[in-house]
Amino acid sequence: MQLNRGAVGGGHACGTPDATQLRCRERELVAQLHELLFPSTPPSPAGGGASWSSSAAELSVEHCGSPVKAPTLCGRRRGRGSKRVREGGPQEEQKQRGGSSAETKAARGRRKKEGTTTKTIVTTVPDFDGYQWKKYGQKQIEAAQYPRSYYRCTNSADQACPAKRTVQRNDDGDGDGGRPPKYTVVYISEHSCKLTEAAAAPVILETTVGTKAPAAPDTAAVFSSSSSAFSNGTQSPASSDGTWSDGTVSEANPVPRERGDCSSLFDVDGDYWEWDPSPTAPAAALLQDMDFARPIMSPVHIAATDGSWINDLFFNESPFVLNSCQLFGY
DNA sequence: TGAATTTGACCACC
DNA sequence: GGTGGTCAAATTCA
Repeated sequence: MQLNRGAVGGGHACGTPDATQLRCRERELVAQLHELLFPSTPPSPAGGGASWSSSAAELSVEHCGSPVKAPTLCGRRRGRGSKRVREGGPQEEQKQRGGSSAETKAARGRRKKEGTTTKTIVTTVPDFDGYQWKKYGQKQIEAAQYPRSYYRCTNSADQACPAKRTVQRNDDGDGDGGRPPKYTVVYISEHSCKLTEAAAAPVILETTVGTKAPAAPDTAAVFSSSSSAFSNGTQSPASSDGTWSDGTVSEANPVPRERGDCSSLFDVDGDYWEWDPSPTAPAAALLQDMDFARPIMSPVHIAATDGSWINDLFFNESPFVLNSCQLFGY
């Protein structure tokens, strides 16, 4: 899929009017809906968090084919980089890197995380969180089947944004057998950067929150939406393990359709947010505004963290086309 | 040619 | 000493 960021005032590039406008409107509404469902999504002091929803109207998505797919799917998978062979050996390498500097040494290695806030989520599409990230490392973690990828905010350099994240594929996410692989994403520190127009995050994108409803233990809800290339269409963090996280639901990757208990408490890093299945007034208005008679074109799905799909969402025609009313159990 | 990614080494913490 | 987080040169691609 190719995603074009619609310039503000430049109109959406969603295609032709009518159906296209509806589609754009739907994305907007989905973003607003997410805001309503996850009101406590912490906005950054500089307003970075607003990207979770407010920029939805600025979004412009061009389908790379029907249906909508995650941005990374359409981008060609890159295979950049390989370990260089240095003639001078490790010592020469360190010399060239300036590794002998005490200050430089102090800046390396494990850092204390005092005063930093962390949030942990589980998601099937770790790329879509509304921010742009630059990968700066990957590490094979002990006792983990898949390597962990390290990202920092792309504004870390020019705006000294402290936000970082690590993405690690869960061992239980097999990626086949009908279930997309899941990833544990740890967000470290809050964004202090101010998103530029060019870098403005489109819609949400992906948030997975576990539930602690006793009746449906170990479950998670996943809200995701197509958006611009947060990672500039770059490689999935899980690329090195030979997998591709896209949240795609297909015939080979079907979504079970049994109904589950969607009323639950959402858990983000131990903090549970209550989700009242009976919509609030704004939510009700939003729901009324949305045309749920038709499938929406944004990926919204609910999954269980134990690997099973517990929701009752229908991907009516194809991946990322679902009947959104089922999100609310109506 | 610049940007993004890879990847082994380095370093701090436990 | 083991492990995880970071650095930065090398590599690749648009």
